[in-house]
Amino acid sequence: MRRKIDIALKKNAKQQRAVATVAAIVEAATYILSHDGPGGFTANKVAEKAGVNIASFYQYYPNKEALLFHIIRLNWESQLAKLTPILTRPGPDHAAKLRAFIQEFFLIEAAETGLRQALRAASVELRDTPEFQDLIATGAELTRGFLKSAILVEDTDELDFVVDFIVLLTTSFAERSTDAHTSSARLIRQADLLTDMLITQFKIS
Amino acid sequence: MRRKIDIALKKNAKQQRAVATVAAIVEAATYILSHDGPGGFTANKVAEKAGVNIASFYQYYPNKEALLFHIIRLNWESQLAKLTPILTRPGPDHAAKLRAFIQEFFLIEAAETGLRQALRAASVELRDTPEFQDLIATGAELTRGFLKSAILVEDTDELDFVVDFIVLLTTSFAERSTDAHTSSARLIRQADLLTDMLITQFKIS
Amino acid sequence: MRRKIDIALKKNAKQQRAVATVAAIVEAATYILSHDGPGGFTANKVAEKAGVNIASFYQYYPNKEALLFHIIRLNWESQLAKLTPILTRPGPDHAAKLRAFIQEFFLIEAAETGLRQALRAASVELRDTPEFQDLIATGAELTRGFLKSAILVEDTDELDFVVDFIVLLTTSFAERSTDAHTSSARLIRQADLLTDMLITQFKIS
Amino acid sequence: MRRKIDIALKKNAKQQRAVATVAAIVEAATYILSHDGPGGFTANKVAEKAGVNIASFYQYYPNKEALLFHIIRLNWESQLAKLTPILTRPGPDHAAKLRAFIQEFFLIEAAETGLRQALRAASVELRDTPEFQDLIATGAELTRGFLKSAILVEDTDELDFVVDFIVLLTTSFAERSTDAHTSSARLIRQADLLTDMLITQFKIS
DNA sequence: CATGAATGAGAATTCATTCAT
DNA sequence: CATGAATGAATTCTCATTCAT
Repeated sequence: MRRKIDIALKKNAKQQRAVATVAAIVEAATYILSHDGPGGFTANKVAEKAGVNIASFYQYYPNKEALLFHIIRLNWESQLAKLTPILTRPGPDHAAKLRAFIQEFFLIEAAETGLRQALRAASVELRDTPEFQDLIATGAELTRGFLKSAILVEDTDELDFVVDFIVLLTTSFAERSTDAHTSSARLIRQADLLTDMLITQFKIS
Repeated sequence: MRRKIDIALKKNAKQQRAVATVAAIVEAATYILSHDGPGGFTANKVAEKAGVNIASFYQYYPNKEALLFHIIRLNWESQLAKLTPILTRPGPDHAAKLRAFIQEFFLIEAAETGLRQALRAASVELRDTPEFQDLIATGAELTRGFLKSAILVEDTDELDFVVDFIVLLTTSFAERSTDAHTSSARLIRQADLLTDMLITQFKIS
Repeated sequence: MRRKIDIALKKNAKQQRAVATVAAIVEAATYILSHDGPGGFTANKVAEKAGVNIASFYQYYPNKEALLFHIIRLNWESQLAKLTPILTRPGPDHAAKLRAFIQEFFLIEAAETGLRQALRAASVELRDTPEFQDLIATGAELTRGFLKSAILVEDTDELDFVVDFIVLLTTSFAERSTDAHTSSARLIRQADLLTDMLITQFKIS
Repeated sequence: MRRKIDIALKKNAKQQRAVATVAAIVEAATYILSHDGPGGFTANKVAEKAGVNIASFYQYYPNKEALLFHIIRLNWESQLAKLTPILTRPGPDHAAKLRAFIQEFFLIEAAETGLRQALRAASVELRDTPEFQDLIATGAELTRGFLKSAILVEDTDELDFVVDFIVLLTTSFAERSTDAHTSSARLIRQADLLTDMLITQFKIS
């Protein structure tokens, strides 16, 4: 039985020193996840690498899952910050936006391969927490909204299905980029091909 | 630094008793992976659940990663056994084969969600071993071969790229099915839509 | 080896703010002892529950044992405040006084079961400190004095022994009330029976 | 909130070596409880003193409470083994049996003061477990049975009350002997006095 | 003085793995 | 070869206490 995990942060650093401590922890954790994989991600190692006492670690995070989630959220937010402008910029050219979006998405995912791979593997245990679900939902909403306005399908159910399908297809493929060691050029080529298919199939213009 | 892991089986369990022991271990491990996730997958627990002494465990597997890999291989092989006939059956209708293939693939992946999810998470650390790479390559070859004959593209490079693209797209989407709790009907609908897109785009017939 | 503990208070909290702080600490500690038992009694938890900074805690108490002892003393004093009037009220009816005393004693001990139980368990480590011994001695003196005047025994040694015996018997039984969940009615009945026995045996009138 | 504790033993040693290990653990724990009090009773210290690896400790006890309970049970049983013969020996002289019983009881409790004191304090957290309740009930039954046959009271309720009263009085007083450092002679004198009171009050003969 | 921050030391528990019989 | 037993090394997390501002 997988136990329930309390993922929320304990207290948020107010003083300078504390902010630095938390930053060091996050950085160390990121490094470890990237280089040693999920197996190396232990509270002690993180604290040691961060140069902070393990007890300090637990002043800010109730458990290591909370740190993991923190990092996931930071990544997610940074990703969103890069992708949002693309879809929300004014103008009617849906196809162009979609193309830019998918390209950027692929490139982002392909960067920091190790980290992302580790994050995904490590987050298996978090998948079921409401916090995690919320996070993902928030992000996905952006894309769904865009797609809904870009695709011409009368039937609501059909529209939902198609939007869902595209989101799944795009994100799953993007995630895959993390695994394979693909060159940027090839990534862009893949992105373009996928875009072409979507544009054709769903008559996006 | 991720350490090198010796993944190979120790001996091939020829005597009856031994075969039974290994079977029990595999079954127990499968159960634990499905129900407790990668976190619960420990050598001792597996041995206990299997009703096998932990020392016996190490008679057959040099370490727990070897067991993990064993299970992954068994799964892979069983999957291949189901998919191969579809692609290799005689007849010229590539489109129909592809459709059947993708459908079956999606359904297979969607079954035993827990196990597959756990396997994927747990296998992150194995990704880099040659054995693992070999395993995947072997399986992928089947699909690649089929696709190469089904797609009409003159340029060899282009063909390779397209085949690779389709394999990635299909497998990554299929993997995703494992996470979402999607109904069979919806899965089939998704599979069909994907097939349609591929057929159109790559003029498969 | 049990280490020596410095149990004395640090300063006497004269300023208003300080008094309030100490009061908050005591209240929080009492609550925690009652509800979480000795295991939950930690300096940090007490400070947090009291809404006091942990560093402030250590401004008033040199260590958590000092707080524990403080609470024990407060309890002891409150108990004494209730019992003293009974034994010291004017009048010759020793038997009646003893009866009232034992009853009240039983009832007091039976109240706040959780707290008293926790205090007793937690105080094991303090038992040997002179401060603790003093505290108990002071309290016991009252009862001893009363009993000495109530019992008619010529021999001094014999008298001492008997007085000691009665004190032990009464207090140990009273302490026991804390553990068992006994109704008030039953408690009074027990107190009366014990009183009867003592009156008979030692010809108290 | 006090958590539920699993108190049951994990596996009972079969081979010689294992028996020795468990014995060493029990002995070490007893020693530590006696000398360092409940505060010093930690799994690690016990294991170290016993000269066994901490992991071995956890092969036999699921947690340190289980060890504590084990020791409590052993003590209880040894105590019972000494007291049972006294009450169950043939013959009609209830008074004599009671006298011998109380004396022996006092002396037993007075021996190994430190251990008993520590056990009592440490067992606060176990009080509520069914295993603990059972243990105590079993032991108490012996005394209750004897008393019921020794006391002449018509009314059943009254009899129950009186028996309960005597058990409480005797055991609480005996427990107290653990705290005070009383000489054997004095202990016996106290036991005799208590016996006298009971015999008189309840017309035991 | 009060507060935010920090920490050395240790406690409970687990795990992968080996060894002797 | 199987089994009971053992263990070094981690891992998670807590606690009492101190320090700098």
